[in-house]
Amino acid sequence: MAKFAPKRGESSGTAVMPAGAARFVDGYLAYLLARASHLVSAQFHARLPEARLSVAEWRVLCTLSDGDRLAVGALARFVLHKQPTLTKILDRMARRGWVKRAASEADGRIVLVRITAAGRRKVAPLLAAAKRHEADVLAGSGGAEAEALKAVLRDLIARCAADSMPTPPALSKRLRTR
Amino acid sequence: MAKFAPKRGESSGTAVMPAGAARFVDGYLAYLLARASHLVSAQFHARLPEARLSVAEWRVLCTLSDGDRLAVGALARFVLHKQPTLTKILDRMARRGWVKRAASEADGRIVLVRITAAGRRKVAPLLAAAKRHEADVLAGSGGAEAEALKAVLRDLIARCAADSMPTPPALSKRLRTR
DNA sequence: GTCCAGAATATGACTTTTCATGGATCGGCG
DNA sequence: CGCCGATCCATGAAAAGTCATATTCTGGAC
Repeated sequence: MAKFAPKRGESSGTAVMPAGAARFVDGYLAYLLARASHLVSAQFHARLPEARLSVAEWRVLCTLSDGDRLAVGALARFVLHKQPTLTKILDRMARRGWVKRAASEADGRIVLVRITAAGRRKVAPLLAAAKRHEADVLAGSGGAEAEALKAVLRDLIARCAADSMPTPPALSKRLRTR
Repeated sequence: MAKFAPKRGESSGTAVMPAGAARFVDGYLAYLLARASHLVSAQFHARLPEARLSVAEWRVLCTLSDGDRLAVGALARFVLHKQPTLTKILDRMARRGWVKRAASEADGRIVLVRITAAGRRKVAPLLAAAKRHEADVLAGSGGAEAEALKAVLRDLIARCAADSMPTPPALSKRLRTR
């Protein structure tokens, strides 16, 4: 079966695509990342509803599953949502007893979020399922190839995250002196 | 500057992360893809509001920019949205004159969508900007490395798309015979 | 000590997306 | 032909996300 065989109707109508000419999106990195991300996750996400979890809730739980506490804003960046969105997600999750909020002792503005024992029980089987699903997706590629892909992605992430960092303290100080 | 330096507050509180132990999410392919996709696109997406475009509208226009017509459902899969969502996006875009709907002559159920001249004018400068942005993101990696990454992503996409394909006609026929 | 700019989170109005469903059409089969 | 399951798109109610803003707190300047 051809790997790029169009889905039903995908090329219907009067599509005129010269053999050699790829679509814009097929060569555009941002789109390939978005589509790969979407498809790779889709199969796993399809199993979340039966666990009564939304995608965002799953991401919160597996991010917190390592045990440390995170500020709301920091957690929001991890789960790829805006802070007000996460606040509302945390409200639901706290009501259900999966996470707990506590004011930071060091800084009164910060609210630290941690996973509860119930949250851990909720997420444990899903973490295992996620690992199995990843293995399935990567089956056929060697382990080295998979690690190489992850390394490239981590590099991309680091590079873009650096760009989107808020102005560093040292510089903002200088800026304030106009 | 350390590439993985935590953002302000990212490690505040009582985080206890042994040096060697990576977070679950740092080793999880689906998360790395989601985060890379999110961050790579973020900088470009930040420039869409000034062009009065939403992310979804941008994706519709650049997908259609190659000139062929697509069915609503097929287009929805391209732009990574559900079909009802796309129908509403297309309503807005058609009102603004960027796309046009037309019934398929071959199949009365299908509505084919194509970009208009106005839509083309709208998206042209953005296509150029997108290419420049991609070049910026990939600056520092060789062209060969970038192509390799894209090839891996296309492979992932092809593999997952095959899995999520609706049951092939031949098989569904067999299934119907219970 | 007081002031003030800036940071972190919460809240409410608003917009966007999704789910469930309905109407229309197609294709195959008796 | 006429039926029947399946496919495709549109619609309306419900859910989720976002923007702008309010509130509380911090840390440094004066």
